[in-house]
Amino acid sequence: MAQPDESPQPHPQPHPQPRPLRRDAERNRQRILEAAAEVFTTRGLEASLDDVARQAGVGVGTVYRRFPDKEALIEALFEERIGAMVQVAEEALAEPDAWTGLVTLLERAATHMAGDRGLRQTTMYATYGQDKVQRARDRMQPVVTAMIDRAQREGVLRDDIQPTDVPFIELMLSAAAEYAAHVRPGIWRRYLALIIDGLRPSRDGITPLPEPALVPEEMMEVMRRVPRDRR
Amino acid sequence: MAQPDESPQPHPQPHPQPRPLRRDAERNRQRILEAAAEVFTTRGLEASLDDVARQAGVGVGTVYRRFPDKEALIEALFEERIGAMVQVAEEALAEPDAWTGLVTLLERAATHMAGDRGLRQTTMYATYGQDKVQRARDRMQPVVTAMIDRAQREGVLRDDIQPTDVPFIELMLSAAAEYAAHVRPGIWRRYLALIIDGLRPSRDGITPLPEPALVPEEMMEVMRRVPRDRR
DNA sequence: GGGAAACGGAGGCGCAACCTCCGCTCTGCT
DNA sequence: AGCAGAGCGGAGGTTGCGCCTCCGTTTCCC
Repeated sequence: MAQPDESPQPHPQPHPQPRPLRRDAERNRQRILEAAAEVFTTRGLEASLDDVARQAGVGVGTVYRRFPDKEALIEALFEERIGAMVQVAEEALAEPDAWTGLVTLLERAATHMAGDRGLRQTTMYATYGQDKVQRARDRMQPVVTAMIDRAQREGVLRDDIQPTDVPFIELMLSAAAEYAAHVRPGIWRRYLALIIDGLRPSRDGITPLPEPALVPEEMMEVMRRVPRDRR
Repeated sequence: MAQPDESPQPHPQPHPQPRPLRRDAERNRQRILEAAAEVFTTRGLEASLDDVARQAGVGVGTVYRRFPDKEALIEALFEERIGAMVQVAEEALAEPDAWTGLVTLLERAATHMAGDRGLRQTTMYATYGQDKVQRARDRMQPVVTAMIDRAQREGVLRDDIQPTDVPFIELMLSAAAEYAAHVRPGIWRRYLALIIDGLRPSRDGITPLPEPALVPEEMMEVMRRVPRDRR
């Protein structure tokens, strides 16, 4: 019996293995990704693909030949970055000291978010790439919960903090970062320090948190809403 | 000599005293203002005047007959509310206890801002009504500065807080409020409480604020920038 | 009753984003 | 070297939206 099928495509696959691009096409694809990174990071997802094309030095047609639509390009770009956020959380959990781990998590997550308007939009609002973002959140949540539990068990974090407080803190810091981006992009560190001091466990003069945290289902509901633009 | 001029308009005035409107016109003017309040408060300044007209139950033409353009309507609406913010600050300064006064200021300002998307946009970004907003800020600033100085002199507020921190705190709380508006509009109180605990004067374990506050000139510069829409 | 004031909303204008199309260019295989 | 066809650019079609105007009709008030 001769091997019946040694051709490069034994079975029709779900992703039919795209044949390699011609060299110029591949070069342009890279340029487009770099340009999109630049544009979406600094100006947010509401930037147009015409902007991306201009930044890349190619025609719009070339962008659309490579990425069927805007969403595909955005997913290609941010998948990796969202993964990086999850990794940050996992590394923070590996930190032996609970308090240090938590602070590291908040600080490093904010570092990613503060400089990247597109990432803020993809993670905080379910506008593009819902599936992948959702999967990332599903991996994130237990890690954050574990971090908080551990810190509270060790008595270094106030008792009334909940996992859903973390995205809110990141949101607030992002808002500050975005607001001052063109004057003092690092200002969020100031407010992170303030918040961190507020996270310390109870002592004299502490204000009990007057409003319960969102439960995870509420958090889902919040994120489902679109902000004001796109889709 | 008969009095040369007893007519209702002795001199051409800067505001030439608009003659009273016909009854139906006045009624519609009120409806428009109410509708605009509703629409701009909940959906923000990017709502269209067509939306306002629909909400008011009048034609767009009627809106434009009464208010020369969108900016005029917005100014008419928010002048009073911006004034209310200044008044909040002044009342807080009148409070005998420095710490209570500061907390009251933060809490009441956030109460105004959190429920009012249009007010957030007018105060935080110089998109509409720049003059009036600027004047309000000029009145606000010394009051806030006085509040902070007093609290620090009395030793109830950490030393490294600056006047420009107040708008940033309000911005962050507003971001949280807007984000969760449709699920838990009051969630900002939770994060205000957290921040307030972080404002307490130094003690063990406090993180020195790692980044200096913006100086007032930087704050001006920040507010001059437009966010992403309108103008 | 009549003249002025006010009304409504269709539609002009301008803009901006997404995406398509087609005549030309470039690559890489033979 | 030549050629088939993959790839390219970017003008422009399409859509959608917001601001604002215009004018035939309605309402008010004297």
